[in-house]
Amino acid sequence: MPKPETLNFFQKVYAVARQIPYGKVTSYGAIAKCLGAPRSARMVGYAMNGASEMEDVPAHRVLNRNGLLTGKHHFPGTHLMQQLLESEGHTVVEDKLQDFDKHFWDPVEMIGFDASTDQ
DNA sequence: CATGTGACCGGTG
DNA sequence: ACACCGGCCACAT
Repeated sequence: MPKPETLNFFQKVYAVARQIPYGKVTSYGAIAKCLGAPRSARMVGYAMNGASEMEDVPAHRVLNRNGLLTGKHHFPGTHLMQQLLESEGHTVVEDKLQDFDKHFWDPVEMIGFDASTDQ
């Protein structure tokens, strides 16, 4: 089992992802930035690896900065992730979300503080 | 303990 | 526009 601090990091990721409202999407970088680790977007994705089994965490609403469904391979089924997004009123073409920036949801705005110390 | 891998991001050429 | 590179943190072997 992971260390407590590690769980804390993961929990932070899950906590933010859980806040993603229906019909909205965000990126790994945005979440990472919100956690205070703007360069650790990879970890966010890694955390999402376990999140795919967590119904509390809508991992299908988390895409990369290009709006690509990079993590669809980790979802059960073939195009489940895409179908889920389309089901929420989005449009996905070739594993890419259309109007990504339009439906983009910034966690920082909800948290109300940018933990990014990257100056 | 060291090395490799990973659902990534941003900058530079 | 595309390709390459460095950085970041945690986990697996």
